This record gives sequence, C-alpha cells and structure tokens, in this order.
Amino acid sequence: MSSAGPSASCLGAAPRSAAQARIVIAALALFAENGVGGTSLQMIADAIGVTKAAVYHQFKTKEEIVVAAVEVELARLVPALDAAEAEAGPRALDVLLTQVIDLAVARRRMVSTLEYDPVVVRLLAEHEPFQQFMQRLFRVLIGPDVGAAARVRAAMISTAIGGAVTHPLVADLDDEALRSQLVRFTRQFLDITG
Amino acid sequence: MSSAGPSASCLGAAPRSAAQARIVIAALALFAENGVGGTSLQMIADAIGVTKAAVYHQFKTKEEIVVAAVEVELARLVPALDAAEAEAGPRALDVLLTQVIDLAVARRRMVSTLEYDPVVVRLLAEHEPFQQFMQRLFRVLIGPDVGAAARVRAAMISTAIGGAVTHPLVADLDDEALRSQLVRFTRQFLDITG
DNA sequence: GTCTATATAACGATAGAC
DNA sequence: GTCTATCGTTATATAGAC
Repeated sequence: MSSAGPSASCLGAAPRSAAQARIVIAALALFAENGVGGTSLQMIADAIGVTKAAVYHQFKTKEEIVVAAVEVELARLVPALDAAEAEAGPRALDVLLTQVIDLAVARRRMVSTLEYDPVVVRLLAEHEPFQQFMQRLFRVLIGPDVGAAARVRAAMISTAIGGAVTHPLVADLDDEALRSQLVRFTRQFLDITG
Repeated sequence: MSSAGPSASCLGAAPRSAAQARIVIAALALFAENGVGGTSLQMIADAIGVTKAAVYHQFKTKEEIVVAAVEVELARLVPALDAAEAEAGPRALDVLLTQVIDLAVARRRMVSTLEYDPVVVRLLAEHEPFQQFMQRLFRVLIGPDVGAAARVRAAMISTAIGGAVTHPLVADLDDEALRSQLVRFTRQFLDITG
C-alpha cells in the first residue's frame, strides 16, 4: 500500500540527528566555497566548533558526508517533481521549471557544487538512487523524445538555470529579480506560453 | 605603435618552454577529472613521468600552474573575440558565439574546470588580467545594456553553452552533432536569424 | 632539466577515555 | 556525543647533487 508514500522519491533523505544535520549544513557551505576536494574534515569540524573525531562519530568517511549533503539538497526537488508528474501534458514542464528556478535561486550558493563539482558529478553517476532520481527529472524535462535535439535542449536549459544563479554577472540581483528574469527567459527558450 | 599588436588581448599567454607546456597540458586534464582542489602536484608529476621536484623547478607554486592553465585555455578565445570586435553591429554576437561554441565543443572536458571550479572562479575574480578579459567578452555578449534582463540572459547563455558540452545527457554525441544543435538553440534563444 | 632526499604540515581515519 | 592522542599517508615546498 503506502510503503513508499505517494512520491516514490528514490531518495532516502531520512531525517537525521541534530549532530548530523549540523555537519551536513556546514559541509555544504564549505563545498560551495572550496569545492569538495578542497574541503577537509578539519575545516568542517572547525566550522561547527568540534573536533574531527566528533565528525567521524557521525559519518564513517568523508564520502558519506558528501552523499548525505547531496541527498539533502536533491530532496528539496522532490515536491516539485511530484507536482510536475501529477500534472500531465505540457503544463507539467512549466510546473517543474518554475519550482526548480525558485529553489535554484534560493539555494544559489549550493547549486554549482551539486551540478558541476567533479566529485559530486562522479557520485551522481555511480550512486544508483541518484541516477534514478535524475532520470525521473529528465523524463519530465525531455518527455518521450530521446533525440539529439531534445537532449541538447534539456542539457542547455538545466545548466543555464544552474549556472545563471551562480554567475558573477547577476550576483548583485536580489532573489525576486533574478527569479522573474529566469522564468521569463526559460519560458521563451522552451516556447512555453505560460 | 604596435607594442600590443592588433588584439590587445589582456592575456599574457606567453609561449612557454616545452617542459612548462607539458605540465600545463597534464594539469588541465587532471583538473577536469578531479577538480583543482583534488589534484596534487604528485599526480601531475606522475602523469608526465617526472618527480615533483622537476615540476617545482618550472612553477614555484601550485597556484602558478593553475594560472598558467587558465591563461592557456582562455587565450584560445582571443581570436574569436578579436573577430567579433572587428565586426560591429548585430553580426558581432553571432561571430563570437559560433566560434565560442566551436571551442567549447572541441575542449569540452576542460570547460567545466574553467567555468565552475571554485578555485578557478576565485582566480578569475581576483586576477586583474582575467577580469579585463572577461569584461571584454561580456561587452560583446551583452552590448551597451547593463540592465538586469541583459545580464541574466548573458549569464544563461554563457553557462548553457559551457554546461551543455559537459552534460552526461549529451556525452554520446559527436562534436559535429553537438555543435550544430548548440548553434541552433543559441541563435533561437538570442533571436539571431543567422 | 631532472633527480634523491628531506622538512614541515595537513590529510583521512581510528582507539580509547569521559 | 565529544574529547585527546595518535597512526599511516599524503600534501606543498625546498636543498643540493648530477
């Protein structure tokens, strides 16, 4: 029956202990600034005011922290994806994109880590649950079409959103200004009349 | 008179010794795979079959290698930028974009390092010559407009190109297929009739 | 231009006390 | 859940011979 709930989100995103949550939050901020490879466990421990050993008590390895951090951020997309899949037809894409843009703008500093960091990219490609989640995402984005044009278009729009929110050119824009422009240009690019 | 030549490229891009060139080439490939923070001098030395000390003889610090690598890759854009600046009016943008796309496709594995690696991003923001070069680039891309819309659009199109060429969705496409789709969607997005 | 050898520091990770 | 202390490894960087 409701063993997986209505979303079947593919992501664990289990509610974690307070200590684990603090580590993940601190790690994400440091990953965004220094990259995953440039962030040490010492830096994470210092950021939350504990020792390395305390961090290792919560996560056995550094990779586990990276996985947890990516899970937490990707889980934010689950409601948007659920809503889009509930909405069949051309409206589904518009529902997904406006919510994805909202999230990307609100979390702009974390986006580049999730989308472009080589360590995370490798993780997304190797970790089964992440793969399935990304497939769900791109199925809504591309639709049934699997041609070169549809895939290039999907790659462009997903990286355009992710890249634009972190771009120095728009660093001074407030969230609402950035959001409205992104929605407008994204709809134009995808020929969505709204 | 011609002290800077016709391009005034802002970039040194000085022809380097063969030993330095080999280091930079190996470093770029490793940066693309592991990120700058995840690449050690030992890895670079191993890749070209010498010891760390030999690498340090060519570059005093790791940062110097990163600067040289970024310089070499950005210098590839100089001819395209020169050509675009020579071509006034709306044709300038089309000239720049088609050449930038050619380069991005040909160098796809290096693009994410240059555009998204946090170490490189910081370098681009702090290093004066890089700043000036990027300003030149975005002047052609944006034009005289400095409004929010123009800047969001420029950020989207530059990251859409850079992100699309490295995206897993299009990893199986050959250079020519990827190139032609990118040119088509980019023109459509920018309302260039060609 | 490359090597061996080394200094010094930081890395990921673990053991055991509290 | 956090600590001190430590292991083994790797990091950046240097000195000096060839």
